[in-house]
Amino acid sequence: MKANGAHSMVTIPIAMPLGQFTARYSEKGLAGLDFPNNGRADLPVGLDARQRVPTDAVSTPIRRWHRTTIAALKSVLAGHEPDDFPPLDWTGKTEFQQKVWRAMREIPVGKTKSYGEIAQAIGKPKAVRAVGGACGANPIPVLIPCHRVLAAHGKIGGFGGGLDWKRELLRREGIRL
DNA sequence: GACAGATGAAGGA
DNA sequence: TCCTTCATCTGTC
Repeated sequence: MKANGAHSMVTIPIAMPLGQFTARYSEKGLAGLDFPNNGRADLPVGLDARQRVPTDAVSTPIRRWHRTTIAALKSVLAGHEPDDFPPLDWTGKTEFQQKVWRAMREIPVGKTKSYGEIAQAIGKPKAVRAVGGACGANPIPVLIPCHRVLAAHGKIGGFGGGLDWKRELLRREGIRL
């Protein structure tokens, strides 16, 4: 029953102690993850223990992926490696970006790499700035650990979701700058 | 085609 | 140590 359009996207909130994340799913898998916008206090933070998943409106695989996503998110925020990942939908992304993101996913919890090291890992040691661009285009922060990518010499670099998030995520993984 | 960018290295103050 | 300049590559307009 794909009532609406060819690529209907399902958006489901995830209530965490840090705030409400938002997951987006396509028919192929997890397509996006948003940080809580804690700049605005008008959004009620869902601190109910239960996650509100509209089970009647979401297909079975998406419900399963969502469970996996929540578990993975909790793991990373607790500072350890997730047991499992949902399938990720990178439709519409370039080959280069997917290479960069795959390389980032191989950084273990608690370790960091520099933009230059990612560039080397994908065989393009000089494409360091392009790697930065791909990081910024990362639709699934936290699960694709762009926060573990620092500039050279341990400098913090940048972060799309705000540098505070980057520092917080690194702190939770036991990384000190 | 031109330009900007979540870089990196080098050189000068 | 900090700032500026420059090399280099990809994405976007």
